[in-house]
Amino acid sequence: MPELPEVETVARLLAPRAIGRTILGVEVHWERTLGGSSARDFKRAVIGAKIVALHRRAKYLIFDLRRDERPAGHLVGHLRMSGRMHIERAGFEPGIHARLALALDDGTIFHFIDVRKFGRISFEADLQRVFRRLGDEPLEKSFTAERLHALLLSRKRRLKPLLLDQSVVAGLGNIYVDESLHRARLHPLSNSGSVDLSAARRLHAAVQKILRAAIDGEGSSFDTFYRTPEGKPGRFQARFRVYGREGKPCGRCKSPIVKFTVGQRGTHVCPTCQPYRATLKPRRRSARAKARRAR
DNA sequence: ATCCTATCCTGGCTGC
DNA sequence: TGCAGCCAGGATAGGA
Repeated sequence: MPELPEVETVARLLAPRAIGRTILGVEVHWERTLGGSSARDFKRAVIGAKIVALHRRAKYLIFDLRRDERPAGHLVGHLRMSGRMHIERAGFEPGIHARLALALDDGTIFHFIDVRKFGRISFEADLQRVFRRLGDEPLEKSFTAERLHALLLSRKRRLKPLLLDQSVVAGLGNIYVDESLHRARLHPLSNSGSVDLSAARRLHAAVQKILRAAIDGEGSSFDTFYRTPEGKPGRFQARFRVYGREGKPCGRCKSPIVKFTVGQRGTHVCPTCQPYRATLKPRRRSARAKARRAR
């Protein structure tokens, strides 16, 4: 599923074809793609606007628009489970899952294709409306191990649901959380409030290393959904150590990977490398326990 | 504050 | 071969 590395890949590969283009026409095949606005309003907002920048925030793609050299809002895209974006020459056949097409001024056409119809491309005059709920970007300089540690301590939640919460850390999804927790040797059910600084450092390093490697590999494609704007699968799935590897040997210790559900998400764990302890930080021994030990 | 469930969707898979 | 039923999954809303 598209997470930060996949969205980053789409942004990078789409940018050279999108930036500088003016939108000349719009075809809406599935109106709900527009996230609530009508096709009529959407067309009015974007036709004649020029795409001047394309960037990523969390799992969102943002196309900055200008009209008469003045800022004119943004197209905000989210691929959710199965969305794809392509910019192709006229004549390209986008298939039955095409949801939205934008005709560009160089004769190419931007296609949004989405089997499961959860993806969205909306027009937003103000980005704050969408972005105010988003937490830290995990690859930004300001996202340090100490910062992550503070975030973990500020909540009392299980590690995995916390890392999936976009208002805490923005951009991680099911795959990269499972891979990161495994690399950091942390159990997804561990209490976030009990993670000590050294564990937070391991997790921080794991998240950044895995995200960077996945961006290098142009994302992960383990099913038919995610493809780059060039139509190619990603390559990082070859380096999964736990995700989708139930019953197969752990990449580190060869124990069979176990799958179970956490917060309604399929969750993959090496029971040897990621032992479950409800509390990670050793509890201060009570005076009574100390006395017992001393005897 | 946190957790849990339902919702949105479809294609692919399982089992009969 | 066909068909019913279940499942995956990101984000969000609402209830416990």
